[in-house]
Amino acid sequence: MKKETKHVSVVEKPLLEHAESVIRKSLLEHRGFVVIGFCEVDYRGRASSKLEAGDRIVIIKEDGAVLVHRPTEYSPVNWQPPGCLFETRRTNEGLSIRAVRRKPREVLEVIFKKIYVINTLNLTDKGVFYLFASEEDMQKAIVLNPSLIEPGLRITSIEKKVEPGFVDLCGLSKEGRLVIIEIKRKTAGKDAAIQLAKYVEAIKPFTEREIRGILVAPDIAKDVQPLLATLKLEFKPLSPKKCAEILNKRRTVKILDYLKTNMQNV
Amino acid sequence: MKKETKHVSVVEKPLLEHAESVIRKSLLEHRGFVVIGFCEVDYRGRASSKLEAGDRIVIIKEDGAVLVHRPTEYSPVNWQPPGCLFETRRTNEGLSIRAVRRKPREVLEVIFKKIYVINTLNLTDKGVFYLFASEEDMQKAIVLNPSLIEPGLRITSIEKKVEPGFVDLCGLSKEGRLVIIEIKRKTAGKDAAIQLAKYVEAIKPFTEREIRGILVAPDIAKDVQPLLATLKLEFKPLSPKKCAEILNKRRTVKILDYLKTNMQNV
DNA sequence: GTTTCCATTTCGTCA
DNA sequence: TGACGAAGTGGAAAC
Repeated sequence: MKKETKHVSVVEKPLLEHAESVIRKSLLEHRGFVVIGFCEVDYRGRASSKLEAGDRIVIIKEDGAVLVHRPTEYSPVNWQPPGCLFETRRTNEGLSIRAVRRKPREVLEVIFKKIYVINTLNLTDKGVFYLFASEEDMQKAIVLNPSLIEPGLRITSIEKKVEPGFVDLCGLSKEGRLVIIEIKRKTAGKDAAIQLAKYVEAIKPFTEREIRGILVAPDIAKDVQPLLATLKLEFKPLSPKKCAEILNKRRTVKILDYLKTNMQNV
Repeated sequence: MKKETKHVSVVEKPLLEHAESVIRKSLLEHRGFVVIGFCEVDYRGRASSKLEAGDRIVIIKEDGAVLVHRPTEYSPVNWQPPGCLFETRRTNEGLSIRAVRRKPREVLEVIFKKIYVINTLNLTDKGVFYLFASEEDMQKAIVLNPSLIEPGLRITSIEKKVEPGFVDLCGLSKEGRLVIIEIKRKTAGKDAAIQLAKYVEAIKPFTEREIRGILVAPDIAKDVQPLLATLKLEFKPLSPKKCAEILNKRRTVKILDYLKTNMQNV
């Protein structure tokens, strides 16, 4: 493997002068790199922040995104989204890397006092990412299999506009009652029940049929139960996991998109 | 510097067997590490996902957090929050690292086919992180300096409970009218105006005084202007940046916390 | 471009 | 521990 096609080049414990030239070269060639070192971080933009010196992992990606990670925690302590412009310079403080974003104007500055290692990257990632069982996927699973909600249910419209917003699903029960479905992919709170009730009220003037509001969610918060009774709504438990399984069996997304487009005006 | 106190140990292009032992050791010693390599990723939990093979940066932190980053984009394509348990094993597929989270039960599996480099970490980060100009800072700035809103205004309560939720600030204007303040740190939309109107309505039954609702934000969305007129609300422009400047002058956070605690029941 | 809403949101606080 | 709201939220779709 030739040096130019190496996936990762490592420089350990470089002097800051050396580090500067390695980083400048990477930035110039639009290559990503990972720097692990002792640094301070300043941020000015929508808000302002100051991070005192410590050991961090700094990732600068080829698209101009920046992530500053502490040794613990999920989220970066500071960051910059893709599309940044960079400046590096030596100061008596150390080695500074500034990432500038326009619109909104935001500046992130990382000042390295010591660098333990630089990983220069030359990565290729063509892999497709598939995500299943978002709220939308739950909706699709119900359209594919309305009996998930109740036997004999027929879905008649998807994302129907009903002034306060959009009703997730509408349908007809086997007794011919209008069914309004609100989907939540996690434990439904009061807000979901209230929202559904508003939809039901908003639709009443437009139909002679009796209306049932059904809240579909894996669970409801315990204080929602009495509210459902008050508002005369029903609750049907349905987990995103079960929806994912159904979608895994029937990967007919194109048909679904067709339905979604054409059932709007039902 | 002794080997044991090295901040970062690098292993380049290890065989998967060697990589496995390095990673096992890191996990056992609760050390974080960064692996750059060619891998597939599977996730099962609140949702499900599959990521086809490609080059990625995988960070496993000492607190059991996992981040899988592609060569571009701000956010990790897959992740796991702190507190995971790990299993590693060799398969004919490659080297698998499973990160398991309980509650909710979620499993993230990274299967490496090739590893370009492993950075084993031994980092120390005691630096304090300061963030200015959050919404809470705006609130504090107004309490410290109510004339930011209008001369003669006196703040009487903070985060007062008012059934739909909590009113950011309440006060009395110099003409003796009750002032209800809703703060947004960015451009306020319809929702903010509606929320404020609800608070005003909710408070009316409890006072003889005339009530003014003031929306405080750097700006308002253009369709909110007529809504404000309809709802008889006022708008006072105020930027988080200006608030940050005021707080920088008066770093009396403790006094503020005291106020916040004791004005609840006004 | 702006607005709105979802997210494997995450992250805090508070009851 | 659950519930609720803010975030330098980010991101996508709709208008």
